[in-house]
Amino acid sequence: MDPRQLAVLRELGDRGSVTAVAAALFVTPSAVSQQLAALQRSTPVPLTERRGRTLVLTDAGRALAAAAADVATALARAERAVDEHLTDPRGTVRVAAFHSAAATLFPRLLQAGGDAVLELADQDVEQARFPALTADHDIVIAHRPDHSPPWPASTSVTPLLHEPLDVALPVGHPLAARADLSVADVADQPWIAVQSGYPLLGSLEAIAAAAGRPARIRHRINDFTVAAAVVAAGGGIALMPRYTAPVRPDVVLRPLRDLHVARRVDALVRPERALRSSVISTLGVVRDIARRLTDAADTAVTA
Amino acid sequence: MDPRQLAVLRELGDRGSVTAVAAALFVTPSAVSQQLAALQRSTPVPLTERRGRTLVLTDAGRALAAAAADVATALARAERAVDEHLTDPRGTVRVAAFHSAAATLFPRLLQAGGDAVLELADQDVEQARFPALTADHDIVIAHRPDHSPPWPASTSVTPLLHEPLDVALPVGHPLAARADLSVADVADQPWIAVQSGYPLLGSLEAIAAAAGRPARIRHRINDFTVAAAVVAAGGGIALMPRYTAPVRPDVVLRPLRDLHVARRVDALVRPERALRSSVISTLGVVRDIARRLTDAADTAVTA
DNA sequence: AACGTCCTTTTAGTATCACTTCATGGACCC
DNA sequence: GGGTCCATGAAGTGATACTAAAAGGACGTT
Repeated sequence: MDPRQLAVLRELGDRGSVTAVAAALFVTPSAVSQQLAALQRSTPVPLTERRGRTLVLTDAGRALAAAAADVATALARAERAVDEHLTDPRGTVRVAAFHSAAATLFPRLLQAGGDAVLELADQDVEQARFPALTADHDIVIAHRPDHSPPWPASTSVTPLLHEPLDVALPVGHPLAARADLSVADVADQPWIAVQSGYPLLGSLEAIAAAAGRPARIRHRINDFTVAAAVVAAGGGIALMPRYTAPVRPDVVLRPLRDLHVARRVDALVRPERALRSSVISTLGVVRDIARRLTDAADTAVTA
Repeated sequence: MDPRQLAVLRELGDRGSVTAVAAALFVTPSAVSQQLAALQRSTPVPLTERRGRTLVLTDAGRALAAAAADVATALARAERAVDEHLTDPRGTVRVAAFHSAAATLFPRLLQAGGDAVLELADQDVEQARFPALTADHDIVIAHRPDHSPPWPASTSVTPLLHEPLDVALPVGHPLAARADLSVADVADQPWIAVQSGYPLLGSLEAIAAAAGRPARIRHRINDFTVAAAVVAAGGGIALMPRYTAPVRPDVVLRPLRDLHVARRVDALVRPERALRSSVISTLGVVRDIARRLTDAADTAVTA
């Protein structure tokens, strides 16, 4: 069953003559006649009959023409299917974020609502593997240290946070009494670092480089909540992001005075996914949440 | 939007690789790849993406594939549309009959029921125009005198009645006292005939030919009910069909002894219409009604 | 690290098919 | 009985979907 032949048949039902159909479809009457003949070849009963000098549909022809209308509408819907997928504000948006960002952003994202249906996932992976996550998630919230190689050009990047990394100390620690710290202060401290390949490691290496000697890495803990607990227990000091670190009464953050260490938190989206309006709006919500997060923290510091 | 391309896309969603799709559709992977490329050309967003060494659908591709399923079902329905039209027992059947047959058959046909939806119409036309009525009616109940040219071969003919034509006389008429009549008895009577071209005229001409002299035609009345009333009023005698003539207490029918005049009542159906099961079953009902009509009349005569 | 396998894509060539043009055959109207 | 309109057939042309063959990547193995 060829949709074009069906369309010709339907048109014949509406217009009542081969010539009129030909005019409507911008072809010659001969073409229409041949299409009808081809359609007839695949049908055991006559679909058309001559009425005077014009050609009209038989009952069977009308039955088939009615089915042809359904075919045409289904095709039209297919034509629009991609566009509707792009513009549907209630579409499903899959968001992935590394642990600490997930802990901070996901609750606020769910509260902010929006029309999109959200599928959230936490994904803590090595820095190089963040872009690959965009295969399975519409929005990937990733992080990397300042001065590390930028995300590949194949992904669309939306900056969310530019977050200083402070030194986390237990409240009783001698350095905790100071307002800020220098590289020399922390260079020889026992450190709690992250697993090899994970983003914050680069920042710690920058500190070691500035100090001129390797850092004394005691533990390797990726999860900030766990790391903070180990800091509180006196297991060492650690780098922690200023805005998204877990808040504990027995751990304080102190900025580094003489070395700029910070990380960037970005939303990675494949360019084609960024065409979906539900993705765009969700991305906007995430960006707003991040902005408020920065503002609130800066206000608190200033106050 | 080409349904074949859509089918390939859908198949890719189900099977997950170009090679599998090619195997399912009995073509080479190259053909599949080219069809997908062609479909992609008409779409602004990627429909497929490489996952490892196979090709999978993107979200947009899945959206389009879902629409493609609807297209496929619509096409399948179109494929079956004609067949369903043929086999639907509840289809509409349009029946036309000349006046006297309509008066006799239509009430019985409606009572007999059947699943078909009936559209009844009375059509009294000249003999030659009965076949043309099959253009507008599925079943045309027509009549013609014996020995008249048969119906054209393009129509399928179902004999319903072979009905003798008797002479209708008013009860007080001298000839009404006899059990049967001869041509000589009636040749010189004043006749009530039908309009020129209508079937029963041929039978009256046969009587005139047998008598060797033209009939004395006083009136020309097509409707038997009207003709019977005129006979009763003494306006003349008339030929009337034995089974379907209107019954009046003041009119009697007497057979002709020495000349066989009769008419055939047939159901005319176009061969392609005779494929519809609703038409077939209705035709069967009509034939049964006609058979019972003949049996009942013959029994009454014998008794 | 190199190789082989599997999958996809590209290129070139071929066959099919829908179209146009031109010509023919009915049907209707004066 | 021409003249007109309509539908259809034959021949030729262009687009296109296919196959075959080769090339390019990704993965697993040795």
